[in-house]
Order: sequence, then structure tokens, then C-alpha cells
Amino acid sequence: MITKRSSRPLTLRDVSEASGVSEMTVSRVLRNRGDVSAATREKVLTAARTLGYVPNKIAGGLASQRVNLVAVVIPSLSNMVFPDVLGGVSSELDDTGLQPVVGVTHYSPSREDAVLYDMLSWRPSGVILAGLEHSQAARAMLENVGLPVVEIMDVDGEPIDTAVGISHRRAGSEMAEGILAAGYRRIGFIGTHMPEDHRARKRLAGFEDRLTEAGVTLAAREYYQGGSSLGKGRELTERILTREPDLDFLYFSNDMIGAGGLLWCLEKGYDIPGKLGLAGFNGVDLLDGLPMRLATTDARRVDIGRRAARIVSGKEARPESGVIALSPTIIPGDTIRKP
Amino acid sequence: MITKRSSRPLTLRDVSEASGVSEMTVSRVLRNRGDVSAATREKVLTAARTLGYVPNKIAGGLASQRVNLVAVVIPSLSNMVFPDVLGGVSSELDDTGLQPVVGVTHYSPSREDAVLYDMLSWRPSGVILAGLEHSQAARAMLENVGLPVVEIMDVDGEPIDTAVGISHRRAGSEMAEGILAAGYRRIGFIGTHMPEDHRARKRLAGFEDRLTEAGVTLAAREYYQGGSSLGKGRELTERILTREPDLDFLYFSNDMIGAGGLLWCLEKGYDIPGKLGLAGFNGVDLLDGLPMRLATTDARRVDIGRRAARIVSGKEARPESGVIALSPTIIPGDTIRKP
DNA sequence: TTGAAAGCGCTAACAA
DNA sequence: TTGTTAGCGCTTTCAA
Repeated sequence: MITKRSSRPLTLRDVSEASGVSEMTVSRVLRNRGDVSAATREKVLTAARTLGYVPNKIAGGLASQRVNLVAVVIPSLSNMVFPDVLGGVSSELDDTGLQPVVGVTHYSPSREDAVLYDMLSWRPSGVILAGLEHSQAARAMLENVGLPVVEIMDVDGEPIDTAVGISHRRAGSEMAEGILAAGYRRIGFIGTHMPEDHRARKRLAGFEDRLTEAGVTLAAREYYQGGSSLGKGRELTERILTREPDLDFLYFSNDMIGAGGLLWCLEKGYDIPGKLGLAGFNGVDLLDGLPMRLATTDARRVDIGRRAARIVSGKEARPESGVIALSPTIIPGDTIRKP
Repeated sequence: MITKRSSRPLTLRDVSEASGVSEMTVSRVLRNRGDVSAATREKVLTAARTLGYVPNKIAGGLASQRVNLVAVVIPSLSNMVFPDVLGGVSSELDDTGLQPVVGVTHYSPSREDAVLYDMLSWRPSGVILAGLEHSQAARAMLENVGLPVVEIMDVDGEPIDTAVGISHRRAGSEMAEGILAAGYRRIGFIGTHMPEDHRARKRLAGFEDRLTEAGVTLAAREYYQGGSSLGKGRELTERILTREPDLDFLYFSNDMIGAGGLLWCLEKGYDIPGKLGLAGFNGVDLLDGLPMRLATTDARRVDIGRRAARIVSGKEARPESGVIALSPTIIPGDTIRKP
């Protein structure tokens, strides 16, 4: 390949001149659109390669009014859960010519507004965003863009257009069910103090409601700030068990702190799952190699990403109801007694 | 905010008509550019908000020949290392008006070519990509784009424009140094079989070279395919120690499998670090809550992301030499004997 | 199968 | 401080 350094980027016109073919036909060849003779096609491709031409999608997008981008707006990347969702999105988008563009909100509604505004200004072909709770402004923007908008992760609420996710209320409720069935009664909860993490909040609500139905009250709670880590899990577990030594179950709001708690309890010689049961949430890979398998709920992250991408790309029709509710699957692991 | 459903997206002209101000002045207000009277500004902003106008960056980019996007091309997201790099990039880009756009190559050179081509066709303001090894085609593209191009993670090689990273040869060599100083001699290595992971390869080369200098030969190796997990680490550790029971050290190519190996060894009752030493690579958070702190090397992921972003954004000048070599820092942990 | 003309929505450059 | 004009590099539409 021969290339020349030049301040001006190459344009279709350059390829047109180098190949002796009109710009229009060059454009057709480069996009595989319309009928072009093999000879012409060859001339054009050779010229383009020789020059090292890279098309300008900015100009193309403006002219065609179509942009092969999908905006994906998520709260966090450090979380171990959203990369999985992204993986699902990207694998399903792979053969569609669409490309995900990721924006991160750090669980801040105002950042979400800003990120959305920014992404919409690129006129993407669709929007995938986490959660059902958005500012007035964000809802207004999204209701009027005239694009597929898929809200993911959660189905407990009213979608703007379409929702793909699990019911976190149900996830919490079913875990409570399993814990009660196994005979645990003195139950403690450990989770982040994050008013903006609506899914964690709904999970706990579903969990407590189910306990209440059974006449059981949450015996203790421990909240923390900031990111989740094994260390945090240890620390909080120690704290809650020191405060309430007679707890017989700990429900963690995610697997990372759950795993930390599990490691701590094992070191301290707790009888698990006999005297103390444990459960997390998410179903992350990390749990695979721990000394004991933590009970958890598979949040269907990859599936959610895939289905959302299928809808945005038009592979799958938006359901009449606007909601695709996947089932949160309980993975019993070894940290809950068999009933 | 009043919005109306319309098939045609709003344009500057709509805001211009609604506010009775010329398109040009509307544009100035919306970009905070040039002198505009407070009264006019107010009229424009009110009109824009009332209509729910979202600017079209496609058109803006074409007209101004500038696009506030930075292409970030990395091998993987599921890796636990690249999200950290991204965090560094994005935090440093936050106040520059530049936005990262992420492309993932899955360690495939041909995917890298495709992703780069695609991203360059958006005419970004700069490119950050992992590694120094690229196809001819990729190098040609990047040498001629006339943008800042920062290759990250690695400095052992010739950058196209600028490199920010650590020397993986040195990281391997220094770890070998530490292991030898602690008196270990029967050393085994566990790593991925990934010809395209050049950094892992260089680390091992540096490691072995240092051993050779000391007259020590690697006593065993175990390779695996696919992703890293605690489970993989356990499995491989068991395999290598079964095959070569008299090893006194295991060097893992990353912390995830290292942590798996550590957990396995602790369960089996190995005397660590007395009879058997262990070390990983990366310095990930995960290590914090394990029963014992795995020795590792901090790969400076966040710093690398930050510095790369500073260069691309012009906050920091490209160094004369084109290379910014950060120091890989050894974190001794508890799994290497004190010399 | 190929080409010519017009214009996508915005901003640079200049004029008033 | 505000407005006018002329494109940015492509693709759509229509004609040949």
C-alpha cells in the first residue's frame, strides 16, 4: 500500500480522479450498493487501496440521514455486571453493521441527562439504557426521538418504549422464599447505600415483603458507601455479625461483597450452611473458584444485552406490551441448607 | 418543557424561527462561542429548551471539520484490566469536551484493522490503542492520519507516534529478581496460550532471561486457552504441582489465575510462602480480600489511561522520545518469603 | 450501468 | 453584536 503524508484527508473525489470513475460510482462501489460492473469495481477498489482512502462517515451520515451507531448508556463499567451486558449487546450487533457507543453515568441522573443529550446529538439508530428511572428531561428527549429506545435490566415500572430485564422485586422475593423454605429466620441484609441504585432497592423491597408475609422481620441491616470489593464484604460481615451474633442468614446485595463475606466466615470457622446461610446477587463468574459456591441469583445479564440489541437492530419485533421479562434464576450453590 | 412529536427532527432553523434570531447567532449561543448579548442568549436558550432541540453533531462535525471523539481500541472488556485503563482515560477526558469511543478487538489483528478503519472514518481527534504490534495496514493508516496516536500498555518496541506504558520485559525481570533473592529455585510458570498477547509474552521473556542470568531454568510450564478465572487457576495449579511436585514457586501471568492458584494451595495446606511461593501480575483490586495477599506487579493501568488521555487532549506535550515509560511496581504481598 | 445536480444541517469567514 | 454566504464530503434522486 502506498500512502502519502498530506494535511488534507483524502476524499471520494481523490479516488474518483485516481480511478477515472465518477464520485457517485466510487461511492456505490465502496458501499456495495447498486449495480457496478466488475471492471469498474476493480478500478475503484484498487485506487482506494492504493491511496489509503478512509471514507468519511460524518459526511455520509449527514447525506443519508442514517448513522450506524447504537447508544448504550450504563451506570458503571467497573462493576463486573455491565461488561457482561455489553458483551451480549455487542455480540448480537456484530452482524448488523451497527456499532455500540458506550456512555457511563456513574449512577448520576444529571450525568445521564448529559450523556443522553450528547449521544442523541450523534443521531444514533437506537438507544439502549439501563433502568426505568430517568429525569423528566431525559424521558422527554427519548419519547420524541422517534428511535427504538430499550430500557434494560429492570421491568418493574413503565418503559418509555420497550423494556428488557428481570423483575428485581421478584428476584428478591424468590430468594426470600428459598431462604425461608430452608428454615432460616434471623436474617440480615448487607448492601450499598445508593439511593440511585433502583434495582438494588426493588430487590430489597421484594425480599422484605416476602419475609413479612411469612411473619419474619429483617433482623439487621448494614449499609456501605462506595464500590464493592471482597474487602468491603469482609468488613461488613464482621460488623453485622459482631452486632447481631445470632443471625442465621446474610443476604448480600451483590456477589462481590457476598464472596468477601463468605471468605471471612469460612476463615472464622462458621458452620456454613448449617448455622449460617449466605446469598449474593448477579451470578458472576468469580464465584466459580471460591472454596464454596455462594448461592446467588443469575441476573441474566448477557441475555438482556442480546435481546435489547435484537430489538434495536430490528431482528426481533418489539413486543406488544413493550416488556420482555426474563426470569431471574436462583443458583442454590452450597451456602443455603437443603430444605 | 413542551415537546411535539414530529417525524422531522428539529434543526437550528426551527430554533431560529421560534426565537427570531438568525441561525448563526443561535449556533453561537448553543456553543458559547463569540459575543452574544444576554437578551439574545436568553431568547435563544428559551426557544431551544421549549422546542426540545438537540443539536446535530454530524452536521456540526462536517462543517467544522472537528469531532470531539477519541477512539480507544482495546483487546477486551471482560478482562478486569481494560476497564481500569478506560477509567483513567475517561476521568482525564472529562474536562476537555472530548469523549472516548471504545472499540474491542478480542485480540484479533484483523478485528483491530476493522475497528480502526471504522473509528477513523468518524474522523476522531485522537486515537488511543493497546499495544505496539499492529498489522502493516493498521500502521499505514495510523501513520498518515495526522492525529495524535497513543499506543498504551507497552513500551518495548517502536511506537507509531507516542507510547505510554510499562516495560513488560522489565516487569518480568524484576519479578524474577525478587523471587531469586528470596531463595526460590524450582520455578514454574502458568499462563495463557495467546500468541497475540504480546505483553504476556514479553513478560515471560524478561522473566526467563533474568533466571538464565542466575543460572536457573524454568522448571515447568502450564498453558491454557480461553479466559482467565479462579477455576482455571485452581485447575492449572493442581496440574502443574501434580506433574512437578517439587516446584517451590509459581509465577502466574495474571492475578485472576494467580488468585485461583492461591486459594487451591491454601486449601491443600501448602506452606506459603515457606515451601511454595506465588506471584501474579496486574495488581487488581480483587486481591484485597483474599485470605492471603498475592504478590503481584502493579501494571499502572489507571496512570497509563490518564497519561494517554492527557497527550491526546493536548494537556501534556508529546515527549521528544515519543515514549513515556512508567515503572511497574512490585507489590510483595505475603506469598513470597522475605529474603 | 453510469453520471449530474442538489442538498443533508451546521459553522467558517466575512460583512454590516 | 448580528447577519449573510458558501461550503464541509458525502448520498439521494433523477436522467441518460
